[in-house]
Amino acid sequence: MKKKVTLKQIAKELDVSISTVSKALKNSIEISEDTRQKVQAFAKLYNYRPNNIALSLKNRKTKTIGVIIPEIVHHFFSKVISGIEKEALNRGYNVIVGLSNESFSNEVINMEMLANGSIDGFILSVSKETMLLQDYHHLTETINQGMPVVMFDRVINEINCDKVIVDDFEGAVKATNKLIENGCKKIGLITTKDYINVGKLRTQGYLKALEDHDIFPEANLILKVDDEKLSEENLESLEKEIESFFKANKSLDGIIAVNEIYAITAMKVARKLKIKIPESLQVIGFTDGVLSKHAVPSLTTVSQHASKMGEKAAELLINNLEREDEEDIFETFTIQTDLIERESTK
Amino acid sequence: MKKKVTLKQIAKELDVSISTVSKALKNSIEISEDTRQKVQAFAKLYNYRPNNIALSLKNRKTKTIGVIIPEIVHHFFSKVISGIEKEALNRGYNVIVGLSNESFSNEVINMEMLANGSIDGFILSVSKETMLLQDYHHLTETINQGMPVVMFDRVINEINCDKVIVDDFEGAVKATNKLIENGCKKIGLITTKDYINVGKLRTQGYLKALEDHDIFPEANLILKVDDEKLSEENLESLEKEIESFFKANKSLDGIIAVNEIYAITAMKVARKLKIKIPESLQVIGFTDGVLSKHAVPSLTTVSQHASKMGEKAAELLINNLEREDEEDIFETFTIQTDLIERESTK
DNA sequence: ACAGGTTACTCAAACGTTTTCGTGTTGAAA
DNA sequence: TTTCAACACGAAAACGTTTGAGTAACCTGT
Repeated sequence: MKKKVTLKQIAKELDVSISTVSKALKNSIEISEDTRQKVQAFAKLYNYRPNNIALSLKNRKTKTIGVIIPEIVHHFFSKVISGIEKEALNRGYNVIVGLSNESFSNEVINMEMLANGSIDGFILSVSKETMLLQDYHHLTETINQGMPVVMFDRVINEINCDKVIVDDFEGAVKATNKLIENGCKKIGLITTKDYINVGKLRTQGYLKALEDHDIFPEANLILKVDDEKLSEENLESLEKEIESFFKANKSLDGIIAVNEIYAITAMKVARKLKIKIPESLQVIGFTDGVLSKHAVPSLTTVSQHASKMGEKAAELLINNLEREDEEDIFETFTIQTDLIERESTK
Repeated sequence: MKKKVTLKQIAKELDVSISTVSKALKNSIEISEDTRQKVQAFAKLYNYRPNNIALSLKNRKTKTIGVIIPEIVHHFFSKVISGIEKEALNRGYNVIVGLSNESFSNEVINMEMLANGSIDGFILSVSKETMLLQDYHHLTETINQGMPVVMFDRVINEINCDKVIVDDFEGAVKATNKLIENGCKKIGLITTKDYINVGKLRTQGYLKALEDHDIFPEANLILKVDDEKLSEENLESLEKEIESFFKANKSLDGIIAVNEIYAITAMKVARKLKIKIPESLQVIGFTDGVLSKHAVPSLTTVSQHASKMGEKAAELLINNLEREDEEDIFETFTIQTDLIERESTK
């Protein structure tokens, strides 16, 4: 077992100073051809690699970015991470991941663990609990300490930083328009409670599209599901809720669901109630994940280009980190959505 | 914007030495009550936190573990990561993630980026390309340098390190037994090409179960699909392949599929061919992901407890890191599978 | 009054780098 | 022979922390 070799060891071995070794390895002209070759040969032989930690300490930068997300077992977030990773790798950065599990305190702990030198900047999407509590001290403090932060998807307007968001509003407009064009008269919306702003935006988009087509929105066509129903355990109660929603609104001929699970579940309930998709009910979901692709019928969905979001977020962060001038001009980048048409619409 | 404060700054401000500040903060008895309070108050006021990088350099440990996986947009792997994260957080470690995207060179690059001091140890699942090339120099070198490595799922027997594997063989046996018990006479297997050892093991388990029940295995009941067919683009050709497989074997009444996608696709094809599930065809998949849960009918599946795998891998690694004696006694931990029965079997 | 013991500090080294500044040795020009 | 640049290298500081060793100042007992 040969341990990592350091400059000091090389220096000792070759009977020169540490500085000479360092310079020789960097091909400095200060060092004679002879010595340079000797050092480089030795370094190669012993597979010398500079110690990242020492470099980080010296340069006061770690070339590492911290990513805090609510959950990783989730198509959208894992896709975002893969986008971040891609851009990071390209630009020589590492990615360190923290999971909040939708918990405020976990988010704070994770940020504190990383904020003390381990990383150069954050990319994050806040937890639901944070949005509920509206306690953003960990964010403002981090930013105040001069650490760049990029928020994505679940962003907080009051916080002054770069942001990457999905055009949820426009996505919902597109989806709703599509259903209207396809002849739907009674379009239902299955959404979450209002405190999640993506849900809110999608609801607004839905309403806007209806309005544009002079369709009067009906409150009972909007089903607001507690988003705990997203979890696996509550699948049945979600089904029940959607089932009674369908039964209460027999004339429904279109459904916009703000996420994949709601959409898939709606289709499942429809099948149970012998409602034909897309003939008598057309369904559009959000988040183009595996479920949408493999469902039967496959689900028409609003794609959020999660990977691109990640790339963009990383790009913004790294640009910020490598910018010479310290001007803080924050940018909010909006990722456009695409409607991916599949079998659940005509 | 108040920058991070250091010991040096506190020392200067309070006109004491750096060591005094350091000791005062650690409640050393060497420091008088007075000074201690003064320092602690000041530190609290300025929200002093020791710099992790400096600590890492000093202690020669980073309290960070590196995880290299082939892909993150994948239920199994993201679940493993969440398990790793959980255990890591518990024990005060951070997790840094590298993606190989199934590419050998990416795997090597990622490992080299991290192996130079950034992390204390690796948890990894090798890429398909690495398995094909059988080039493990990056692994042996890392291990030889004294960096602990834990492999999971896609492990390499020749490499001497801790391992966490799924009992794929037994899982396949269980699944096949289940189908046999349920009355299936002609059980087909949809698997990958042999070089992926998990696929191989599952195939062996399938064969073993048949043998145990004196059922003669038929080569034409085993469909070996190129695993490129797993990707989204090749979904159609996967469907075609399975369709002709079904047509060629009309008497099939049970299917074991080595992953979710194959299983779901098989069900889709069956539906198309008007084969009733589970009445005339029973299907069991592997990997208990979202698709299995939300499919219609929902899929009976062999759960691999990915999260537990991650936890165990992290546990092994951290135990190894924190072990005093340097004895290398490597352990291979096998995670038992569970058959989760849903609607696709009787 | 003084050795010996506390007490409350400070110093300095160490972790592994990079980089600025200094310096001794050449060789050549004056 | 003196002077001075060019060359090749070394010393030291710095990044932020911890910690063992060193040291003043004071106190206590005889």
